Amino acid sequence: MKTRDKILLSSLELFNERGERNITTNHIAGHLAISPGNLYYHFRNKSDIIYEIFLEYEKLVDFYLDIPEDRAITLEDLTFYLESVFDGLWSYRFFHRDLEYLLDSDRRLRQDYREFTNRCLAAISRIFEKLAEAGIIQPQPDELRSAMSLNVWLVITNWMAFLKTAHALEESASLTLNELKQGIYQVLTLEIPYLTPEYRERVMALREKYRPRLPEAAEMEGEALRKKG
Amino acid sequence: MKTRDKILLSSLELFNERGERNITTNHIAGHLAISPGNLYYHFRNKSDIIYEIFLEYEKLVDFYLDIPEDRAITLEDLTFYLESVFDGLWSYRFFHRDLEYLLDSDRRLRQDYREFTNRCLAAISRIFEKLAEAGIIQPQPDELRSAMSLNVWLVITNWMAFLKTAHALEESASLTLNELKQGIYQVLTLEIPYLTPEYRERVMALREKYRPRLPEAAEMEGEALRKKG
DNA sequence: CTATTATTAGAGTATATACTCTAGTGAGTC
DNA sequence: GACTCACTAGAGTATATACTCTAATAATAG
Repeated sequence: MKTRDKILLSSLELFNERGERNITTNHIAGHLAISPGNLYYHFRNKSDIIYEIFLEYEKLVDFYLDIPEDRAITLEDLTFYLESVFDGLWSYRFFHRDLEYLLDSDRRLRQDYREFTNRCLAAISRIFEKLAEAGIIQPQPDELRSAMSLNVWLVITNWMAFLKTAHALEESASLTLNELKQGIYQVLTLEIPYLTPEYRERVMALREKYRPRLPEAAEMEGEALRKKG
Repeated sequence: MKTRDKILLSSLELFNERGERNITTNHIAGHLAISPGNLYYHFRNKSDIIYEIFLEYEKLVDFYLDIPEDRAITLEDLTFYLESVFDGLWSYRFFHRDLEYLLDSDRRLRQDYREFTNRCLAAISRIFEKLAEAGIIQPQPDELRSAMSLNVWLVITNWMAFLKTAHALEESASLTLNELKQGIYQVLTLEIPYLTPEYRERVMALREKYRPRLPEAAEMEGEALRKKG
């Protein structure tokens, strides 16, 4: 693998683990056992590394949020969108943590991120529209649909911060992808009142799959597993 | 005013304006025209300053989110809660910006913040309960009420970040309290499907008051004002 | 007035951070 | 074998940052 790509990969990994603020260019170089000079041969500065990582993130999400125009949407599609978005959020989880600072330090990033958000909001809104067309949710007036899409976005982008700051995460226990995906439960909560009777059961069952387990329950389950094994 | 209090006040002001990450203890001392030594006489370190500011924030929100047990809740109460929460968010707006880093750097703060969040969630849930008792919204099963309260919290705490990162804020234009309070529109959006017919109109009217204005519209209004003046 | 305590100034320090500069190396080309 | 050129090492630098230390001054108590 090329040094340039290794830098991007290591940076992402370190940023995700310890936060962009806590990782310096020297850390990255050290982690790869290359010299700072080498790193700066490939990237003008730290911002450039972050910007390229963002471009990957953007590409990923844009790819997954490509809503088909030619066919109706299914519940499986919805699951796929939700899973994909949270997967993306997970893979680039450092990004939202220091978002404001990052955007303040890089104008390109600010501009691109703004457009990215708008595309995401449009995609969410489009999904709502198609869910209504498919008879999964009731149709909504434009204004309500926009506001709801925005709420979905707010819940999605803030769910991880909530887990990391407010949840019963003890010192050692770090966040897992599974916990993150409990955000899907929260998102589906938003849609409950709009579900059509025909689909209500099925969506509620889907939601149930992402219900957060109480830490004690999870522990007991682990206990049971250990006893079994 | 005591030097100690001046330090807290200036820190809050500078943090809010430029972000905690961008403000050093030397900046704070410089801004007050006191020496770093003086600042460190009053506070052991930067974390301590932040912690004390958090305690103020906590006290403020706890005070406003004290839900009366002895009487029914009104729509005016709801408005008051929402306004107060966003006022608090505004006054201590630096806090949520760098939340994760701050909690990582200070165990006390992490612990206290966790409890704080839980109190807030409980208060929101309690408000929903009393809104149902008052016949403003339909009663909900416990599980749904919890999930909805959490969504309200996620929307509230992430609204500012959304405005700062994704909204059409141009370079110079900085966030205003009024824009922030458009978050109330988003929160009330969550409640729409649960409103009782008796209160529906009134809540929708309340919500309308916080509807975001398009930048052009706001500008035109400003234009009109300038022409008048 | 004296002794003590609270407060302050200001120079100073250890470390970190982002980044630069110079001197290469090694693989391929003519 | 000379040359190019992408790539790399590693020492070095300017600045920032959080924080310390000493000495001095104001405030207060006995």
